[in-house]
Amino acid sequence: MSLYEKEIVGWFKKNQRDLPWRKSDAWGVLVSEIMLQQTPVARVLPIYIEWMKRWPSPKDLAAATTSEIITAWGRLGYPRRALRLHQCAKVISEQYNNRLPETEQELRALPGIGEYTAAAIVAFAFKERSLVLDVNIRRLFARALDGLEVPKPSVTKDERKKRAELIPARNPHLWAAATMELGALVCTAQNPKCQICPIADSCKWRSLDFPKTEQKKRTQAWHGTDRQCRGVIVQALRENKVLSSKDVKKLWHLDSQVEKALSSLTKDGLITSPKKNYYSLPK
DNA sequence: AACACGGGGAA
DNA sequence: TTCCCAGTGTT
Repeated sequence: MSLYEKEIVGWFKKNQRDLPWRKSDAWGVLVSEIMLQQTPVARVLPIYIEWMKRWPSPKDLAAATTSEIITAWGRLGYPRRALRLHQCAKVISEQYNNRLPETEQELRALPGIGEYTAAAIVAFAFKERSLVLDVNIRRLFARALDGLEVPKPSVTKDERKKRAELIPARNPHLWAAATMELGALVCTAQNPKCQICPIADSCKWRSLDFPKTEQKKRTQAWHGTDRQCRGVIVQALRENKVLSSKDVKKLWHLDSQVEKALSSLTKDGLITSPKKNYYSLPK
């Protein structure tokens, strides 16, 4: 019996959220994972529902235009993820007969699928053993096992080894889902709910009286950033089929930053210039 | 290892 | 205002 398995999986079976991607097919799991990269569940939910209704399989999404996809993505943020999901759909429909590959190695080779997402798909879509380490799981074990408020900035070799040892032989996918859910709902970044935590009694961080970790983070500013500028332009193009260079510059106070954003958005494939000094979402 | 990449809601 | 969020790809 894996350490904590009974407590955490037991807790999960009683307290898990009813989320649509938990009863979808493998493609639905992949779509949800891409959307959930850096975007909270509450904001993904409505977009995900509509997305899967409109494009139920990789083949369906592959047939959509880039413009349709960026528009449907709405304000989930990081719209390059939408492009990668589109590319993913094309590869899966053309090279994998519209079915997801089932190995981490093949999944990792798909656009937008990194270490975390490949492991998550193996666990959640195929119910196989994999090492799922997202921010919630990493925080949960940093606290419970290491007595640290927050995990290291990036995953270490030692962390992979130690966390892999915890995965139970039986129902490893439940372990992944349960630890993630516990981290997301109970062992939260701020104000963890230790009163209802199934492993509070053995939590090292709690036994040490919650020592703070020195965080030398410098919050990335948002107002006035290149990202905000890009976001304003893409949103305007969702609402207007075409914009002139002059129109785009009305959206932002600094022309030089608009130039830079138009250049980077074009390079990313998020926008295109159908003719000189005009911009639109790509076909 | 560091950086770029969106956006909204909660504290 | 500050912090957070089911990370990935590039340099």
